[in-house]
Formats: sequence, structure tokens, C-alpha cells
Amino acid sequence: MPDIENYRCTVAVTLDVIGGKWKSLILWHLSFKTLRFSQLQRRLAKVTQKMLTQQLRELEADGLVHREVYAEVPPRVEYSLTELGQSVVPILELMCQWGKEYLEVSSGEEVPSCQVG
Amino acid sequence: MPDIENYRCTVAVTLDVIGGKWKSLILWHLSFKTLRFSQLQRRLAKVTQKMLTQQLRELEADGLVHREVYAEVPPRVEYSLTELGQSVVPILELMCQWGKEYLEVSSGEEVPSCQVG
DNA sequence: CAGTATCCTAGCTGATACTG
DNA sequence: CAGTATCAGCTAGGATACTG
Repeated sequence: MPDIENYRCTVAVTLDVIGGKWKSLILWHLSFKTLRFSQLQRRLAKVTQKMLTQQLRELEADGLVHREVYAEVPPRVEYSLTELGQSVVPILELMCQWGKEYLEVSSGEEVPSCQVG
Repeated sequence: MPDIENYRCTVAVTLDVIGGKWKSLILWHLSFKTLRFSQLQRRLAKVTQKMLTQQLRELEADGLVHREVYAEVPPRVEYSLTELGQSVVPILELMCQWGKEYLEVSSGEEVPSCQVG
């Protein structure tokens, strides 16, 4: 759907898709395993229910995340990465590595790998 | 300065540093050449003077951008990437490539490389 | 559990004016 | 030129309450 004419460079395209406040983090956590809404919320810790819902809907509309609803009581909804969603993981891996090194030079101490999954 | 305890994963660290609304784009444009304030503003097109100033100050404080002031009339201020700033460029290159491919699959046509520099 | 709905505030934009 | 300052207006985001 994006209009090419609107973009001076394709970095801006990527930012429109994964640059939302919580999107990268959501994708990162989903890259390890399929998660339910409440599991995602716990992992993000500071996100509000409203924002998590909103960002997930946008990721779904952009084709990065798949939403699977199970007709159960209590209801269960699982989120996973689509193939397109998987394709952004290399970007996130670089971000993870860069953040680790940034912390290490600014703190002077060894920093553990990301605590996720 | 970031407090390790605040982060569950280092992707969040990176997002704190380059996740600002205009920061990735600023770094991307500076990765090609040193730019003056007005040049940056033209390349970003939609950024307000206030936000550009603010984001540049934060990037400077985080050590990614160097600000060189020349004592001339009219004044000239040039922004460039520090070594730390250079180290985020691989992330931006991946973003550029991903955005290009995303546009191509969603539009069905060939998309030019980023128009920058 | 996985969301809506509502209200309210913080942050961004746009326009304009001013300064070293 | 490269900012700073101010103010109106909008929208992103937060807090809280409620629901299938």
C-alpha cells in the first residue's frame, strides 16, 4: 500500500512498518516463540493494553504478524511471525548486538545476552 | 549511563538510542556525508526546526553525532557521525534494503535504491 | 483472557517572531 | 545561518473502567 512517491529513501519505509513505539520489541519476542496476548504484555512490562492491541493490529495489517483465535473459554489468542515478519529478524539481531556492545563500552562491564524467549 | 537493570533485552537499549522519531533518518543521511543544519532539514523535509534541533542534541549527548561550529558570519554548523555513530550504519543499511524489498513485493514493481546523499 | 470504551495528558507540528 | 521562544491545535499515548 505505501506510495513510493512519499519516500525519499526506503529507510523511511521500514521505519513506517517497524518504527512504532513497541513494534520492534514485539517482533523480537515473537521471533523466539509464538506468544499469547498476556505473555507479550508481561515481556514488554511497560506497554499498556491499549497500545499493545493497537500495535499488534497494525503489524497484522502490514502482514508481519499472524493472529490466531481459538474458540475456547476462556479465550486464547496466539500471535506469531509470518514469513514477512521473519524477514525483519536480522535487523533486530543487529540491534540486539549493538545494544549489548553499547552497554558494555558505557558501563565497562560484560553484559549478558538478551533475556528473552 | 543506561542502567542495565532497566532493560530486559538489549534491543530496547538500541531503541532508546536510535529509536527517536527522526534519529535513524538523521544518522542515515549523515552516513553519506557531513551536513549542515539546513541541509539536513531539506533532506528530512517534514521535520520541524525544533524537533531537528532536539533530536540532534540527543544524538550528540549519546555520542553518535559530532557537532562542529565554525566561527564565521553567517555561522556554519556541521554535523557528522562519530565512530560510535558509524557503528549503527549496518543496521540502517539492512533497513534500507528491507524497505526496498517490502515496496517491491507490495507494489509489484522495481524500486530505486535510496535517494540520498 | 483478551480485549473495548472513555477520558485525559504529553508530545509533536505549524506558524510566527526574534537573536548572535 | 542556525538556532531559541511562544502559542494554538492535533494526535499519540496513558489510566482507568467495563465486557464477551
